[in-house]
Amino acid sequence: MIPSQLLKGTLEGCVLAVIRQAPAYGYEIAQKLAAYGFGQIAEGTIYPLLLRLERSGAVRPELRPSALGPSRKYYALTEGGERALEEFIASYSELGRAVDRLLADTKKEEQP
Amino acid sequence: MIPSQLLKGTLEGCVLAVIRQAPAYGYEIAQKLAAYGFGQIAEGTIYPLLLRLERSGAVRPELRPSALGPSRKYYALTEGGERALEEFIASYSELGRAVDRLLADTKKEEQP
DNA sequence: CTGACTACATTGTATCACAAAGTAGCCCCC
DNA sequence: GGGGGCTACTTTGTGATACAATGTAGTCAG
Repeated sequence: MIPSQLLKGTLEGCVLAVIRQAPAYGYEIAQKLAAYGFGQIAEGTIYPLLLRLERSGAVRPELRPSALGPSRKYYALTEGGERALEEFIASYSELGRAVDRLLADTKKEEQP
Repeated sequence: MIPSQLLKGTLEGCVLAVIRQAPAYGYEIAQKLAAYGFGQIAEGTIYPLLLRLERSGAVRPELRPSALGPSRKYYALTEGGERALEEFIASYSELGRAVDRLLADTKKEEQP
């Protein structure tokens, strides 16, 4: 299990990445994230996040009726969303490199 | 610059890692993190974090006078802190693998 | 017509990074 | 000897965000 604090900030970029693969709706995004190994993301997390992305102009919603169940709200990435995704990837790898350097030094001290 | 939301949760584990290398005090930890590429961590971040770790039993404080400036509060890792660090490393790499899988799939769609 | 599954929305809560302000010791330099 | 600068810790308040809980509503199987 990944603690929720570690997901903070990461989740937003990952949702953008999923949407970039193909326009998707909330319920579907949560399932895809679970399949990628993020664990079961709560609905109370995914829908407010999508509304924030919509309000910030990173995604554009489009309602489509569903054959089974209620209508789905598909989200597509905008140009602003593309930029936000690129920035997320850059920040995340910068952080990853810093953590890797730190942990490499931390392990070395074990076996002198 | 790494956005502060991405640091959430990560910072706690990284502070444990720094302390594991050698007992350290707040001001020193912030400087080491900056050297590793985390950016300048605010004092309003580092000291409350250390107090939380102290209260949770992950670190043990020890006051030592300083030759230049006020006394320093050195923190050493406890057994509980070692376990917390191991759990952080496991969670962080689990998250990293999930993000890597997702981003790998996301890029592939670009060049069919 | 009851239950199960899909699908979206809203409200409230806990956690955490950070800014800001305060306190205090030591040093250098004019 | 007093002001400026650096070290060092503490406290208070704020904003962002993951999540639990709850509610609404559509479809379909039995």
